[in-house]
Amino acid sequence: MPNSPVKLEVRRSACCQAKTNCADCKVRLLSVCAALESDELCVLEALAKTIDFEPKTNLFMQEQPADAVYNVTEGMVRLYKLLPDGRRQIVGFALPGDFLGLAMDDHYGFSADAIGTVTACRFSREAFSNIVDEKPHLLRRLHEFATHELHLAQDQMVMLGRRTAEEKVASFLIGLRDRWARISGASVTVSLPMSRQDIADFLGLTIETVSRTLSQLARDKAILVVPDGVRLMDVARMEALAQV
Amino acid sequence: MPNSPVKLEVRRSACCQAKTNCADCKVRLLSVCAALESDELCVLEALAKTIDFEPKTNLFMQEQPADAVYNVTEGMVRLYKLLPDGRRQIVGFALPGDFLGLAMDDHYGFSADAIGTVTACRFSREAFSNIVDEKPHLLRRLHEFATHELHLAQDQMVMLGRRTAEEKVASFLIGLRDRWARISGASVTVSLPMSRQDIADFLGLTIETVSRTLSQLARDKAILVVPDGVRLMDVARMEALAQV
DNA sequence: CGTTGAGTTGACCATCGTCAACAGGAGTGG
DNA sequence: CCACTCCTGTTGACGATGGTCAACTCAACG
Repeated sequence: MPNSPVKLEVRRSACCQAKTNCADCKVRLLSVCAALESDELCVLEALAKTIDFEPKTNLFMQEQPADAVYNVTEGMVRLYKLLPDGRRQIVGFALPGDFLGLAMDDHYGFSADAIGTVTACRFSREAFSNIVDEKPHLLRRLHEFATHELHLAQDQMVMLGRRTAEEKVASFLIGLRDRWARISGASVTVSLPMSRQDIADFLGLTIETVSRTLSQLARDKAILVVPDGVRLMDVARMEALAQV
Repeated sequence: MPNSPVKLEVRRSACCQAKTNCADCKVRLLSVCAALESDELCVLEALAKTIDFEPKTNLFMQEQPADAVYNVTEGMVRLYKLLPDGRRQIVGFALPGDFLGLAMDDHYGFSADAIGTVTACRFSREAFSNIVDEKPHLLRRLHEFATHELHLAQDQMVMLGRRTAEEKVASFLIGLRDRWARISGASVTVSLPMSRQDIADFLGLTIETVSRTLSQLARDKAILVVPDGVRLMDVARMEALAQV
């Protein structure tokens, strides 16, 4: 069941490196940085470089030496692993506040692409590692994040292994709604900046099945497909299908 | 010098809390405890209780208050999540050296059952948490473990989402062979103490498909099904199917 | 306007699930 | 020792879910 091989545009981002201002950071309290006092924040701030990534550009590739970690502040990043024959599994979507650099040792364990325009704080791995050694509470925060990721990963296993296409799609939409809620407040409209192919590769389905399932849910008046997203019409029905 | 495996197999009855002797622990260097110096080990040793679990007994249940963490020293534990309607997804098998207590906050994120007889070191969560607060390098070690778990979880997502039944089974066998190798040395015979149902629930398949796939691999002379395990006959073929 | 790429829909099909029968081993009791 | 049940695992027949292939629409863009 080979999936359409992913063609990887290796566009270099126009690395605009602005002065970072953590105090004004919109996602600070959601991110790993929440562990830090304001004086410590200055230390981190000195190490951070704010980088904008253009849509469809690559942050890093699986198997590359992991020389940097990132804290996403704006936009959405797809994280994925490729099989030798081109089949792709998206292991997660990173949203503002998410930290990239947990599931890696010397080399990145997955690839990461900006979906739309993405802004992220970049830290050299070495510098970040040093500061973590000096601040146990930052390490603790990092560990909390890793633990949370592990939770999500295990929920995703249940999703991939034991749920039907309809349940997968509903669960995906509800899950994304809840994650957006933490960032920009509750809403019945779920923004879907990623392509159908991305959704399919996240849910272990094909693009056709995702499309058909969304159409069916729309026909059943459970959702309304709108440009770049869906509006949840029958929230109870969708939550029942998603039943975590 | 570190590895003088003690051959004394002492079978204790269920819930018999014996004196723990970390210095002799067969899996110490594989486990989180490897982070500790011998004097620190004594502190941990005082907190640990060695517990034996009879086959098919439960270590803890999903949603229960997480009042203890465990370090498996012998046997195999299945970790699983249940959906309300009874569908089950096994999120992992814990082997000697594995630590249970990463993917949890106040409540366990999954259930855990002993498959055969299991021996584990039990720590009260509070006491363990306190010692972690005092020993940053133990926290680091814990974080390394979490990171490793996350890696495995992401590989499992690729497995569940993008591999065929044959690839899943081959990958499972090769993966288990490699994990056993760390513990008891390399071998072409892979011990399978878990049931077919467990394998199915780990791979997102049914018991029938697992059975059929094993039979087919045996017919192809890639494996030989033996009591409580399989012998890998065509290792190259199996590794090709498993292609990580 | 033609081209391209994303998304939708339909027809068909294969992989894997469902249902059912059967085999073999362990335990029990006569 | 056999008869019986129970349990796990295997195998076969059949079917459904979701994949494959292809045609089509539509918007963006030259």
